[in-house]
Amino acid sequence: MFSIGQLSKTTGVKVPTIRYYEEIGLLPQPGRNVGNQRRYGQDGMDALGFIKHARDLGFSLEDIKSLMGLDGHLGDDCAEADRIARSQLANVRDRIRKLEQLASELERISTLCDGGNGGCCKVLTALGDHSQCAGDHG
Amino acid sequence: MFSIGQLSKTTGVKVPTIRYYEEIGLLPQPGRNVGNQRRYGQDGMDALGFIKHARDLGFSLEDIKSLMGLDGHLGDDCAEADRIARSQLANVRDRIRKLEQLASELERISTLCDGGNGGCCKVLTALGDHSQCAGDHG
DNA sequence: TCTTGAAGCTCTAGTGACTAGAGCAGCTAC
DNA sequence: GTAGCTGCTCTAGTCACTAGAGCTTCAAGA
Repeated sequence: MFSIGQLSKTTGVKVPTIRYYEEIGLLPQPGRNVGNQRRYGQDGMDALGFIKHARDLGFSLEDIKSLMGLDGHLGDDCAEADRIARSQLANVRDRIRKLEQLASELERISTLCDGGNGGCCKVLTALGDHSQCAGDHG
Repeated sequence: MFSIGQLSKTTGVKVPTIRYYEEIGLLPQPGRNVGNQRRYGQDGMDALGFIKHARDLGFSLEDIKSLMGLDGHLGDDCAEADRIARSQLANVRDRIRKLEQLASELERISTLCDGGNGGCCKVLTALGDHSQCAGDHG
């Protein structure tokens, strides 16, 4: 049996966050001891580990809810889990593409100024004027 | 003189968002006509264009507030504007690096499943177990 | 047994950057 | 005049937490 603090330390998820996950129905309500403190078993630990890992991979809590719902009848809805994972991958790839455009734009803007104070400020001008941009960010 | 709707159409910023920017003091309060409707001049249009472009480039409203404050004494604080732009660039590069790790991890997970329903579901298993991961995402 | 301090509890409210909706008033074109 | 679009203010909701108040419980040491 683990306390919420032990769970937190082991998984790296903060205590208020664990309580929040419980509140929104993502984590099942654990049992309580006589003093009304939460006591978790290995299943609680595993569930939180799953959530943590999926969050680190960028899945939304909504996605994770679907994935965990599926977990009850594993293998059955493998197609659905796969679909969610693939859509998340597409999502990540899209974000990378957009961020790369941003980076090159910011790079261009940054090179306009040498950081001196000689009244150069093309940085601000460039920020104000999209028409100077090469790409189609945003 | 532009109405809020015209401003919105021209800049691509939604009407409630424009009002929100005004509320938090990012956009100066425009004049009103007799019917209490907002009326903007070219300066309002330019300011909103600046905000839109900077938002598209991923700057926070807090950053934009600093940049616009600087705009009053342009050239003077070029170093500060440059600093903010460069820090934003570093930020974006860092996000790209992290997302690339995520993508490769998701790719690995996705290949575990062919999308069939033959009880394979290694996708869910992989999501639950960080130790299977190659990289150090998150 | 008592005390101390860490850890736990519930509840409310705040974050950033909007978004949605209610219930009105004004504006424009026919 | 009237229809319907646009505008107004205000409140509340979104996501994924985070912070704080004010209390109780637990574990370890004296």
